[in-house]
Parts: sequence; structure tokens; C-alpha cells
Amino acid sequence: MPTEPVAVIDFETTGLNPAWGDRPTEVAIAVVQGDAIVDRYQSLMNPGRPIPHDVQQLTGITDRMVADAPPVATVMREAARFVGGLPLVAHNAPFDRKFWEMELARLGEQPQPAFACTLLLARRVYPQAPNHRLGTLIDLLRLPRAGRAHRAMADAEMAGHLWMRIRDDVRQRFGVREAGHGFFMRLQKVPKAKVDRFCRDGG
DNA sequence: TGCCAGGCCCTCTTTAGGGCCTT
Repeated sequence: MPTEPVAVIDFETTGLNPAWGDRPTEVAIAVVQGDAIVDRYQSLMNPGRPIPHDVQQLTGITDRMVADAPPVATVMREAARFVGGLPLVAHNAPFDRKFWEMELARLGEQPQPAFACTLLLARRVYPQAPNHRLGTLIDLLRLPRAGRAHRAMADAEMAGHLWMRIRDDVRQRFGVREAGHGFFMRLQKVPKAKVDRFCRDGG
């Protein structure tokens, strides 16, 4: 049976919280199936507000770059159509989820509730890591760096590789045969001290 | 072009505080 596909998503934004008026400036989605990234979507978008200088420096996305980009609503409609009904994955998922849900709500679309988090999973599967930032985990696990960090497609692809590695390590380490998105949604909520037993019992 | 969060998780905890992680 082929592994179920998931959509790994990453936003670049004008800031940390849509409740402050922050909007996305770029989105990327990498569809992971089996051991490969099989499809991609990426677009800059015009957030309709200035990007703070420190954020421009962090992401490399400038006001000039988004000035001629399509508006957020256009890009988010395309992104939602691209994702379809696939279960979603992100690194520090609460951050991407709140932008995803806020922007889809503006369009009157229903967001998917299932959002797995590679940060929560990595804390459980790699407790020995010096920290659990995406870049640190990529280097620690010797996974491919996909491009400039803090650009959406590079981060989405790196999170995709991390997702595949976590999935494979859990399956091998604990002998879990069919660990799909639903299994990892449950695993990310299990207290760290109980992860071994949860995995050995098959979730 | 600055200021603003919030969920998770650990511990010198649980009537709390602070670090991590995302842009």
C-alpha cells in the first residue's frame, strides 16, 4: 500500500501574528508521497502592507519584490485548491496554521483541521538535538538543504524531508508498520516520557 | 518599516515562570 500523501506548507509573512494585522508574503507547499517530493506550489503575494525592515532582512523578501505579486486572496485560493483535501504538515504548525485559517476564513473557505507539527514530533523523536529549529535538525540528520533558509519553498522542502525522516525513524525504531498522518497527529500530543510506550503499542 | 503572540514543555512546578520556535 503506498504511503498517503501529505502537503507540507510554509508561510513567509510580515510578522508573527495575523491578529496584529500581519499577512503572508509568500507560501510554498511541497506534496510528499513515499520517499519523494512529488509536487510543488510556490508564490509570492502582495500583503497590502509594508514589510518591516528586520523581516525583509530575515527572509530576503522586500516590498519591491511583492509590489507586482498577485494579492493574498488570489494566491490563497490557488493554494487551497492545490492542497485539496490533503492532510497538512508544518514546522511549528501553530504559526502556519493561524495564517492558513485566517486567510481562508477571509475567503469564506473551510480550513482542514488536521495539521501535524514536525517541531513537536522532533522534540519527541530527537530529544538529544541541541535545539529543534528546522535548520539545526536538517544539519543534525544530514538532510538536504533545499536553498535559502527563510524562503518558503526551501523551508517547505526541508520540512518535507524532516517529515519523511521522522516517519521512517519511528517506523524502524518502534516497529510501527503503518504510521500515517493520523498516527503522528496522536503522537505529537503524547507526553515525551510516554512516547516509547505509545509507539511500541502501535498508537 | 516600530510595538504587539501563543502553544508547548521543562522545572528550583502545580496558587508559576521562563525558554523555545515560527516571521
